[in-house]
Amino acid sequence: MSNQPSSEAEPCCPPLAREPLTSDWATDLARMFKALGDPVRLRMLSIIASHQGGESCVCDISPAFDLSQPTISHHLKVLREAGLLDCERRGTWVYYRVIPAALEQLSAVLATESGVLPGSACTCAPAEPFEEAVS
Amino acid sequence: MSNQPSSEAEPCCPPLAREPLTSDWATDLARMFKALGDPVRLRMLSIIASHQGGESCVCDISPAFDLSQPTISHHLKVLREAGLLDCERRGTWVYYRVIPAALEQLSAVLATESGVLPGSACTCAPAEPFEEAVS
DNA sequence: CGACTGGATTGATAACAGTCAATATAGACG
DNA sequence: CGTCTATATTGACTGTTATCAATCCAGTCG
Repeated sequence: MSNQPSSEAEPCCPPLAREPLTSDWATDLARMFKALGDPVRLRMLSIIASHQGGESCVCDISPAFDLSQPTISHHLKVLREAGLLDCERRGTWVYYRVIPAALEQLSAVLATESGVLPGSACTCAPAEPFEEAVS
Repeated sequence: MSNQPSSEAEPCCPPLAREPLTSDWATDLARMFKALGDPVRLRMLSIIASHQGGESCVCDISPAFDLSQPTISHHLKVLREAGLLDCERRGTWVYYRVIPAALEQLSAVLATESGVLPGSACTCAPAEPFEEAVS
């Protein structure tokens, strides 16, 4: 189930505008963008990302939404399966945090030539392998 | 119908991770991300963006997909209504081109602190009104 | 152990999105 | 004007998604 996008297959993240995306690459990216294509999930991601420590417990997220607990859980799962979030259980609580490399990848793909520093070939960092340190 | 996102309402594009998105802002962004959440549309965008002159005729796009003509048209419409594409009729043909400011906006929103140049407050350019100068 | 709390999973339902065939529209051209 | 080409729109169908109530699972704490 956990479809960690094997982003390592790609040499780097070519901006969308450099050359037509391959079908596979587009599918991979679309999965992530689709996860972002919901106001609730975008806000969740933002809440988590902006929370101090870069992570937050579900109980910190839920109150921001007028949705049932299963629905909250569902959206978090979608973000997780898209490879945008990571979670870790700590006692009774589950903490979520964003995967910076994923956001950075998407950001880089959307960067237009004009927005990129002139001359720079690619803005995506060398994908520092954020440690899998899950308990 | 053309829901040009009144991006001018926002002072700038705060990265997702700076502070929780407002509900309105999230709705606006989600509409754009949702449009990107389909492999076909992502490829279309890429084809158009990477085409010389930054624009391309529908007849240049269609052959890349094994889809019916109405479906192609539908996807282009979705991208257009999301504010990502612009189109112009020239004779018998319709030319599409990306709206760089829109992509740039999304890119900036996703930029993580770590990816942003340290100290820089915001990566989104002051939305320079890219000139309509189509050759 | 047994109750309690935080969170995930399941199952059902209603809304939505992707696709196509058929049809319509807009401009070019004879 | 009539026809042809390129694209858009409509309508129908199907698969997917968002949501909730009910239930389950994992830790915690008496």
